[in-house]
Amino acid sequence: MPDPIPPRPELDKRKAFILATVVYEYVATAEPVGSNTLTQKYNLGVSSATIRNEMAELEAGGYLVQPHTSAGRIPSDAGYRTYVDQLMRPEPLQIDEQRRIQDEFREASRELDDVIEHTTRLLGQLSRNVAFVVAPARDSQTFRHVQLIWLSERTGLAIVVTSLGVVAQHPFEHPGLVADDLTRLSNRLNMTFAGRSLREIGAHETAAVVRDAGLVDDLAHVLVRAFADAMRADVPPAVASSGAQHLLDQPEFQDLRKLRSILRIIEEQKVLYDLVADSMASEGPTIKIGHELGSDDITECSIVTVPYRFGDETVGVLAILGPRRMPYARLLALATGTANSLNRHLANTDIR
Amino acid sequence: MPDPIPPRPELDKRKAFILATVVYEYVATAEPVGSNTLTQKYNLGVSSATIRNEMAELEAGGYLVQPHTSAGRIPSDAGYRTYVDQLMRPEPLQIDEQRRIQDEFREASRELDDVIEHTTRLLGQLSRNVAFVVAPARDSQTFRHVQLIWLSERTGLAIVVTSLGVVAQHPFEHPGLVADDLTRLSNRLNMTFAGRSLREIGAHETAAVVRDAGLVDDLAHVLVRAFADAMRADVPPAVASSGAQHLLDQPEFQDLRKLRSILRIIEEQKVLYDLVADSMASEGPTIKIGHELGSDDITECSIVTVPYRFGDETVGVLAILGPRRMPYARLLALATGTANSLNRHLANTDIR
DNA sequence: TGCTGGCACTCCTGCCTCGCGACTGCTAAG
DNA sequence: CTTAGCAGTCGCGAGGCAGGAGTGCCAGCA
Repeated sequence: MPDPIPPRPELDKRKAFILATVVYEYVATAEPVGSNTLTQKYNLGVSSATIRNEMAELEAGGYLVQPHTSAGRIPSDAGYRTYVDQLMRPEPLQIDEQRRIQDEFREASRELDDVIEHTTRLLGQLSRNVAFVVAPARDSQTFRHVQLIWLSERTGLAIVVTSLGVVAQHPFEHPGLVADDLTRLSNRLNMTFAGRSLREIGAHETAAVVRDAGLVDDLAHVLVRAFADAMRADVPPAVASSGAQHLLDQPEFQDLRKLRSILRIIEEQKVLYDLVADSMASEGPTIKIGHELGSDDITECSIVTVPYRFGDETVGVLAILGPRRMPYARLLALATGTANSLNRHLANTDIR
Repeated sequence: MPDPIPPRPELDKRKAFILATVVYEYVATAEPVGSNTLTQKYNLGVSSATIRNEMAELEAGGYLVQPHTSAGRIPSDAGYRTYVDQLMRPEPLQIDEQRRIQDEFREASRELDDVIEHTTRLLGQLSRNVAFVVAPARDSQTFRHVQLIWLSERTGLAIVVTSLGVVAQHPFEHPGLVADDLTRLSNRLNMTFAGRSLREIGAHETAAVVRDAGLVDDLAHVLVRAFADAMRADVPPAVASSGAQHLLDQPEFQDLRKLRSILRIIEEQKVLYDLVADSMASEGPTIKIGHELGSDDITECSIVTVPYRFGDETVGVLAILGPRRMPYARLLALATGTANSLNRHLANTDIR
């Protein structure tokens, strides 16, 4: 079922091969690719003049661009896009990378923060690019347990445990706290909310439970707040990142201005999150190339994202950020492999 | 009481002034300072030839160095050291910086991680350098509360609350967990250990308490472990950092190799920690200059550290890392001011 | 019609040279 | 002890030049 108005004409086989080869060669060398390089390094069966004609047409079609007249050509965003969508062949993970990932998760901690942190480092090291991981949003987790802890007559601590074993805490103050009251209320809250999604537990219902426990009004109020605050679902998920130093190895970032704007982005969790927030919705991997990222500051970059799951739900994403000239197939395999291991690990961690 | 063998002769007044001025000028301009610049910009009352003679002597004394014959002079490590120890005059915090710090802490969260994170960002922004903060080590905190939480018949969670309101957690598994047992044991542990330093609570004593609670042996074993693991004091403290992008503004880091080695260091919490670990022992601020940092990779840098306190004890440090050519007095004021606010904030957070 | 060799043309790149400017150290005189 | 003057050193940037890579076009050939 062909598109009624295909935005770009289908590439014939030779053009496709040339485009793929240009991408491959440019990714490897970071140098614009000329017709001679192609004929010499790859067996194309035709002369460089023919390649020149083909490349001129690919340029006219918007797949390639020329940095300047007397240089070879490099892929455009559209060129990379076509490569990624149609030409790229999946690349299996290296054995040693595979092993490295398995080892990492075998000895991984059971604390979510640690796991996220380690996963990020792992991905940064293996990809030799900037890796970042969006931690599970609160609201994708389910309620497991709450404990209102009596610390002193004046102070207490609300602790909420979620399905991912995450602990959220919130201190509260009220004169004349009684340990038994807190225990009793904890039990009631647990019975009512066990297994429910944090998202759907509202202050309203909480208030009802607390009221039923027969506490004095202002204490009830304090406790409802503490519980609600500990469970706040609207905090933006944390984003861990690693491997910024790899950017320096890339020739495209020798220019310090570009480097700076990217470093700034990497230090802002919010911005990183926005870059990949929409890929949480998708089932599988997403690749965004250059301008597709929607930010003028990183048109030189691409991002590979792979969502990871807990239970039946996507809870976060792994992402690799690098120059557009990145080995897409390899990084995709890497991110996917890591996501799979992470999925398994999280499933095993589940506290039931 | 003069040193019997002074390592360097005391500087006379004029030399001291010249050295201080060279540091000042070089910090401001990043250009080697020549005798003409000094006579023109600063009122020295003598000619440039005299300054030349003085500068030659300062160079012979090891305070100044010349990048190359036909250039001006820049301070050596020893020159900066003398400046910092003897010549620098304290610089008060700018009003707006002061206000900025106060605002930041006024609306700061009560969760320690958040506070550390925000403090780091604040310091990075205000200093326009790399800031990092060593979070309180576990073993500098005191035990406040433990709660062994029953999650299911097979799984539980040990949660330890410390004086800083920090929560450490450790999951455990054992068939046939009974909620009452856990509660009872929690109470015993709390009574025994309340207010004691984490450092001094050993597995031995814990085992005794657990045994007294009359639990079956292997369950007791599991619980002792969970408790001990949640309290492990030997985990290295976390280090948060911020502001790496400011390095790019410094002319000394236009060289990508230098930049890379520093970025690598910044990404390694362990290395950052080692750089400032010894300044935790000192009461006041510490300044380390160039080679004094003890690492070949960052001889171009200096670090200003200021410890912060909780109760009577130093628990961590704030640090600013930048080029040796940094405005020491300003950064010192900044770090000290921030540390003071942090101290106050932590004291207020104390859960009693 | 499609492919190819040849050729003129463009433009980047690295290299070299050279002159300018900044700064020093020295010397001799005040 | 200070200073003016001066010769000497060296880095740095501008300018020019040669080399090389790559292109587009054209004419001839299968």
